Amino acid sequence: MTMLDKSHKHVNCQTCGARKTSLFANNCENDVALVDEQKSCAFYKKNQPLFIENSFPRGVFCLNQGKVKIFARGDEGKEQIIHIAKEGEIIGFRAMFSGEPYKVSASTLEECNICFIGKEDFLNMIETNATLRNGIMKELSKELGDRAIFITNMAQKSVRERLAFALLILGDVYDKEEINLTREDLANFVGTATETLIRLLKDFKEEGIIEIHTRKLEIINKDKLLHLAGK
Amino acid sequence: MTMLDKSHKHVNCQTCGARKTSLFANNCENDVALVDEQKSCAFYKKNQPLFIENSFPRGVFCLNQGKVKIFARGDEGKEQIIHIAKEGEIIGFRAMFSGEPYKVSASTLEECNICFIGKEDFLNMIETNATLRNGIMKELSKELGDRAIFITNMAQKSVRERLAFALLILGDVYDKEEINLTREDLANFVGTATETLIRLLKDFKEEGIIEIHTRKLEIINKDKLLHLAGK
DNA sequence: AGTAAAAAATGATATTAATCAGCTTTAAAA
DNA sequence: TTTTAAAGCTGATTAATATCATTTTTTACT
Repeated sequence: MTMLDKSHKHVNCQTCGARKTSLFANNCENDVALVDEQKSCAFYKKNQPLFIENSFPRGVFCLNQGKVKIFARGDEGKEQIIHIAKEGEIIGFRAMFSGEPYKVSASTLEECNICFIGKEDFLNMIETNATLRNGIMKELSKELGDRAIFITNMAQKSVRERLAFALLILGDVYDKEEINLTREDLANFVGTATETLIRLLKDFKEEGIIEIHTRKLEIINKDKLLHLAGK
Repeated sequence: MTMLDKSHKHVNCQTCGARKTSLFANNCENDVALVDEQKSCAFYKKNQPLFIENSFPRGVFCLNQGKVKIFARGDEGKEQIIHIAKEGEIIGFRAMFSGEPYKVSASTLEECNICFIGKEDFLNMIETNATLRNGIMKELSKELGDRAIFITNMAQKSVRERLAFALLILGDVYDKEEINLTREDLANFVGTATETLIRLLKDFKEEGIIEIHTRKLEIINKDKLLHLAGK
C-alpha cells in the first residue's frame, strides 16, 4: 500500500487478458517473461494521475484493465482530452523517445489495473526486439495520422458534427459497455462548453440517436452518427 | 524532363546544404554515400504535389531547398494545413511505418529541390542504422506532442490567439525571410475563414505587430505575439 | 503594355456557440 | 437519513466568427 493508495497486486503477463490486444502480443514467450520480471503492477482508483504535463517520464504504463484519459491543459487550465485509452494500450511511450517532458497528462477515469515498466528496461527492449520496436513505430505513426484528422475536425466541423465523431470513437473504446464519462469530460473531448454539449446530447436523444441513462450513454443509431460525422 | 516538369539535377548528399540540419546529419560518411546512391533528385515548381491523401507511399522525400505544406482535406474539400516543412526536413515518413495510406497531402509552396528515397531503401536504412532510426523515432514523438498542443489550441484559443501562434511558428519556418503565403493558405493554417484572417492581419498591422508588404508578412513585434499567443 | 484571372480587401448580415445566472437532480459524506 | 456538494440541466444574452456580396489590387499571361 503506497501513499497514493495503490495496492500492488501481481499481474502475470503470460496470462494477462490485455496481452492479446497489446503491442506486446507478438513477442515470444521469452520476452514476455522478461517484461514480467521488470514490471511492477498497481491498482488505481478513479481519478488518479499517472503522469502530468511538463514532468519527465520514468517509464511507460501498460493499461491492463480500465480507461485512462490523455489530455492537455490550455492556458486557462481547461482540459482538452486527446485520447481515451482502454485495456491493452501502452501509455506514455511518446515521451520515451522525444527527450522532452510530457506534453500531456494521463489520469484514470475508473478503477484500473496498470503495470509500469521503467525507462531503461523499456528502451532496452525496444533496442533489442525489432518486432516490438516496429509495433511501437507503427503505433506512433498511426496516432500521428489520427491527430491530423483530429485537428482538421476541430478546425472545420461544427460542434454537432464533432460530437457525432466523438461518440463513434467512444463507442469503440467502451465497446459493449455504455459510454461512461462526465458531461464535462465529454465536452472536453469534443472541444466545447459543457452547456452546449448537454443541449446537443438532448437533441441527439430526441432524434433517436442515443439513449441517456443518467450519466451513461448508449448509441442506438450508429448509422445516423456516421452520417452526421460526415463519413 | 518528366511529364511532371521536374528537371532532374543531381544534388550531392555530401555537400548538401540541408544536411547539417537534417536527420541524416549524424550519419557517418558511409551511410551518406549510400543515401547518395539510392536517391533521385528533382526540381519542383510552385504548387506541385508530392503525394496526396489516401494514396499509398512509395518512399520518403528529403526537402533540400524550399517550403512544402502538409495538409488534410475536410469533408467540403477545404484544406487544413498541419505543418509547413522547410529545407532539411524529411517528408512522408509517417506512412512508411503505419501500413496505412497517407492521411495528409503534401504540396510545394515555392520552387523546391527535393530528393526521393524509395521505401525499400529507406526501411533498410532504418533497420540497420540505429542512429537514424532513433532520430526518426524522436521526430515522430516530437510531432505527436506538437499535435496535442495544436488540437488544444484549435479547441480553446480564439482565432486572434491562433493567428499569433501561427505567425510565431511561421517566423521560425521562414527564418530570416518574410512570411510568404497566400491569405487562403494562412487562413487554412490558422483554421479560419480567409475574410476573418484578412481582417485580423489588418488589426495586427494597426497594432504595430506586423508589417504587410503586399503578400509578404514581416513580424516587427515578436514579444507582443508571444503575449497574444498566451505563452 | 494590355488584358484576364486570381488574390486581397471591405461591408453587411446571419449563425453558432460561449457565457452568465439560476435551478434541479444525483451522488457522496457526515 | 439528513445534509452538502457535485454534476446535470435550462433559459436568456452576448460575442465571435462565418457567410455572402461586391470592389479593388496584384499577378500572370498573350
